[in-house]
Amino acid sequence: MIAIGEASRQSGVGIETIRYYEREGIVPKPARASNNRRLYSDHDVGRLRFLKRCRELGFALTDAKTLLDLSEGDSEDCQSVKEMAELHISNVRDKIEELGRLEAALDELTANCDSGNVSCPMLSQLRKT
Amino acid sequence: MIAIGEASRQSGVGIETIRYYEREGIVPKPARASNNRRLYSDHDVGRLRFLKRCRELGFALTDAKTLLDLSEGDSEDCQSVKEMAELHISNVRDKIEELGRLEAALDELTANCDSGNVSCPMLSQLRKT
DNA sequence: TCTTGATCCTGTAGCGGCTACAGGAGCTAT
DNA sequence: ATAGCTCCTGTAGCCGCTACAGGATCAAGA
Repeated sequence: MIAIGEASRQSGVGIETIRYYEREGIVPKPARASNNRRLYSDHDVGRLRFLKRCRELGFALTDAKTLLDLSEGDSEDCQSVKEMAELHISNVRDKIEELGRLEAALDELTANCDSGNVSCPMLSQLRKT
Repeated sequence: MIAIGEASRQSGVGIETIRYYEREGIVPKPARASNNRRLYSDHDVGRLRFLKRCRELGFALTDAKTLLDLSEGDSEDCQSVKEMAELHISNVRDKIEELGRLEAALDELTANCDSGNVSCPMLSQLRKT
């Protein structure tokens, strides 16, 4: 059993974030030493690492929690996991498209920025009625 | 001079958001009618529309405010505008790349989800030490 | 004139997911 | 004993809104 700082180091999840996850009920309350300090097992650290990976994959914290619960349940509901993942993938794709459009719009807006115009072409575009 | 609801309709910026912009000093305080209701001019509406476009282009609100100030100043500092825009574009590109990597990772994780495995391959990947 | 319903006002709280304190207690090494 | 590290709780801030509550005022119809 290790202290929170070591759990943070081993999992890559920040100390404050670990406590936040506990407050929010994302992870169960850990054991406590006689001096009231939190004690984490390898299993606890595994949970934190799992959450970290989910977050890095862009899952919302609640979804990460759901995945964690699925992972710890007796029957791994692979169908549910797949559905969540695919919904998420499609959200990611949407975001990519959206950003692509945004990039194109910005490129167009700044395209004439060098041409020595007196008034800024981007600003005048943005002002257009 | 029009009321806030009409200004919202004409600019596409929500009523609560307009008041929020005012509180935050993004737009100047509008005139008031004798009954204390806000009154907006065409110029005010133009400002709101300008901000809306900046936001749609993904600029942070503070940057949108800076662009608005540049747009209203005597000398349009096209160089500053260009720098802000290009920094923003590069941030957008970074985000696109990041999301692309994320999409690939998710695709890989879910690739084996159909193969009739007993335990979910995605979950076991996420659990890996 | 009365009533209804739309619009407006101020002020406050909530969202997500942390992050950063303040102010204190306890542990470890010198 | 002292210094410096880690830990504790509790609270507030970040961004950009959004959604109330609880009230005032207005315009239009019966």
